[in-house]
Amino acid sequence: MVKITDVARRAGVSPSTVSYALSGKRPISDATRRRVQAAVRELGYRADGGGRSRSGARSKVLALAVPMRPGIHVPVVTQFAVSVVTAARARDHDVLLLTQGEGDQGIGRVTETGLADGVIVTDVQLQDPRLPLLRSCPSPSVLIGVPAEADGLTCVDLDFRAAGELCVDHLAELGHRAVALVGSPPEVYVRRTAFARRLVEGFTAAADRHGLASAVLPCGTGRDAARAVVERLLRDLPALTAVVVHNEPLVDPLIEAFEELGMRIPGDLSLTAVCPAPVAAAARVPVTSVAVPAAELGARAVHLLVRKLSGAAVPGTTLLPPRLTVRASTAPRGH
Amino acid sequence: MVKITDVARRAGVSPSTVSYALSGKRPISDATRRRVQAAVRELGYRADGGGRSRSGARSKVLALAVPMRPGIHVPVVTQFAVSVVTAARARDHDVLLLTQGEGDQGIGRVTETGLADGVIVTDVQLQDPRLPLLRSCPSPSVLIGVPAEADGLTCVDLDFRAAGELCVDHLAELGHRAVALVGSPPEVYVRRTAFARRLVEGFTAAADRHGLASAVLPCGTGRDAARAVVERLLRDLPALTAVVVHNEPLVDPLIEAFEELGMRIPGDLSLTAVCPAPVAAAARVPVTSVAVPAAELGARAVHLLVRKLSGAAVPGTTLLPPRLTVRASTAPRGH
DNA sequence: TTCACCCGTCGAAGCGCTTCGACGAGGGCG
DNA sequence: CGCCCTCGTCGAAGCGCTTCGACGGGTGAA
Repeated sequence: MVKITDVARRAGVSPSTVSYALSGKRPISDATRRRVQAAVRELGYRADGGGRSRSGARSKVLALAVPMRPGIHVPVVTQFAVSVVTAARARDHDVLLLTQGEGDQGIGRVTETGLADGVIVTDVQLQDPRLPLLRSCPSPSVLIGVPAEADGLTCVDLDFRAAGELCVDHLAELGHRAVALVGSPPEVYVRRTAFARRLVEGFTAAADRHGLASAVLPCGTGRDAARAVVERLLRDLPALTAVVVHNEPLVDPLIEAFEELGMRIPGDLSLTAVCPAPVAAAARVPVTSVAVPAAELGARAVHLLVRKLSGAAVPGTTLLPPRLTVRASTAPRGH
Repeated sequence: MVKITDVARRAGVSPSTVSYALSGKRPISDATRRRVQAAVRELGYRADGGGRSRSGARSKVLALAVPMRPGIHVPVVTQFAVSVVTAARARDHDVLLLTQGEGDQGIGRVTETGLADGVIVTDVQLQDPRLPLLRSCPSPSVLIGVPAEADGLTCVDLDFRAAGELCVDHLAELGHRAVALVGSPPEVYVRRTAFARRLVEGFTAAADRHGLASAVLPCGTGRDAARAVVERLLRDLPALTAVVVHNEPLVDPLIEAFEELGMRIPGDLSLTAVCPAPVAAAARVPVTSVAVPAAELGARAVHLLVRKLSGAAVPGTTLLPPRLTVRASTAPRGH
C-alpha cells in the first residue's frame, strides 16, 4: 500500500506538504502542487481512510437512513438511494446505508463513532421520533421530508401542499366540480407521514377555495382495494368527475376499476396522479401528474449536507415547486 | 466523546486491557472483564471507528455493489440491500453502498483505502468485468450470482437452472406438450447476465428431456411488449398451452394479453413465473411460481463474507434449491 | 523447596494522516 | 536601505485504538 510518505519522497517534499497540496488547506506553490499530483498519479496513491479519520479529520462518509417501512413505495426510496450515492461520489464522499430495525440507534452510533460525518434522513414523519436525536447530535443532518417543527433542521422536499393545490387547480380549470383524493394506505396517515398530510391539506384547501365538493380516502394496494375505494367514491360523491391519486402502485388498478364500472378516462372521469414520472407515463392511460423528483431531492440533500459539513450556512427548508405534466387522463368536464 | 482511556480509568485498568477485554484477543479474567463491561455501559462508550482503523484493524464495514442498470428489477435489488444491511448489523458491521457509474473503480477504492473490509457484488454477469479485480484484490468478496468461471470466488445464488427445470417439470406433469419461456429484456441476455442464461438452459434441457415443443423469447416491459410477444408466441407455437415467465413487471401485462386474445388462465393456458413471492401472489391471477429468495441470498452473502473476514474457509459456490409454490395459474392440460 | 511456566495485565510503540507552530526567503513599504 | 509581512514549506505532535513485548505473581512439577 502506497502511503503519503511515499508520495512525499517521490515529489521531494515533506508529508505535510503533500497533505496540504491535496487538501488545499494551505497555499502551496503551483510547481510543488504539480509535482505532488504527478507523484500521486504515478504511484496510484489513495489516502487511507483509516489514517485520515484517525487524526480527527472527516471520514468522508455520509449515512443514509432509509426506514423501509411497509407502505413506502420502494422504487422511490431506491431512487433516493441511487441519487444520493451518485451525488455523494461527485463530492468525494461515500454512503453508508442505515435501515430501520436499528432505527435511531443507527444514527447515533454512526455519528458518534465517527463512521459517518453526517446523516441524510428519509421518510420523515410529522412527529418524527428521530428529531430530538438529530437536533442534539453534533453531526449535521439533512431531512428529505419536512416534519411539523422544522426549526433548527435542514429539510428538502417537494412542496406537497402546492402539489395538492396544483392538481385541484388543474381540475377546477377543466370545469370539474367534485373531486376526490385517493391517498396512501391508512397506516401512512396514522404514522402521520409528513408529505401525505401536506398533500391532503393542499388538496382540501384548493377544493374549498374553488368551491368544489371533495372527499379524501386513504386506500391500500391492490386490485380489490382499488375496486372498493372506487365503489365507495361513486356512492358517496355521485357527481364525481375528477380524482387525484397519491399512491403509486394503485394508479393502474384504479384506472381499471373505474373502467370496469363503465367510467372511461378521460371521457367520464379525469385522473391526476402524484407519482414519479415513469409510473404516470407507463400507466394503462398515460396520467396527468405531478412528478415526485426523487433524484433531485437526493442530490439536493447531499449538496446541503456537504455544505453544512464545510461549515457553510444553509437554508432551513427547501421546498421544490411542483410541476404538472398534462397527459391523456384529464379533459374538460363533459368532454 | 468518551474514549477508551476513560473506560480504562473508570474500570481501574489500562487501555490495552480494555481493548483486550472487549475484543477477546487475549485472555482476561472474568472479574476484570465484568468491570470493563460495566464501565463501558455506564459511560456509554463506543469504539471510535477512525481510531480503530487507524491502527490497521478492520473497519467493520462491508461494501455492497449494486449496479442499478436498466433491466434490473428494482424491488429485488432493494431486498438484497435491506437484507444485507440487516444481516451485517447482526454481525456488528455496517454497509457502504456502491452504485454503477463508478463501477469497478468503486470496489477498488473502497477496499484499498480500507474504508470497507470486504465486498458483496450483485448482478453478476457470466463474463463480469469486475472479476479480475475481485480475484486480485486482497479484500475478500462474495458474489450474489454465479459467473461462468467461478473458481477462486465465493458465490451465492438461487439455482436458476434447477428453477427452469422445475417449472417445466411441473408443466409436463400437468400434461402440457408445448411450453414457452418469456424472459427478460434482450439487453439482459446481451449482457449475458448469469441467472437469465442459466434459467434458459434449465428450461430448454427440461423441455427436451420431456420431449416438449418449446420456445424462448426475451421480452421488454410494458403492455405493448407483452401483447406483441403473446401474438408472436401463438403464431410460432400454435399448440402452446403453457408459459414460464421470468420478468417480474411483465407478469400482469402478460396475463392481460392472453386474456384479451381469448385465452383464459389456467383454463386455456397454464402460467408459471420465476419472481419474488409477493409479485406472484398479487398478480391478477395468483401465479404458480418459483420464488427468488432475495432476502435469504443477502443474508447468506453477509454470512459468508464475515466468515471469510475471520479467516475461515467457505464453500466456493452455494446454490439455493428452487421451490415451486402452486397457485391458481396452472392446471392440467385441457383443464 | 525450587524452578519453569502460564495467566492476566501493563506500558509503549505505532498505524497513516492532519494540523499547528515555526522558519527562511523574497517583496513592498517607509 | 532596512523592516516587517506574507508565502511556501517543514518538522513534530497527536488523533484513539490495537498490539507487541515484558513483567509479576501464582501454580504445578521435580
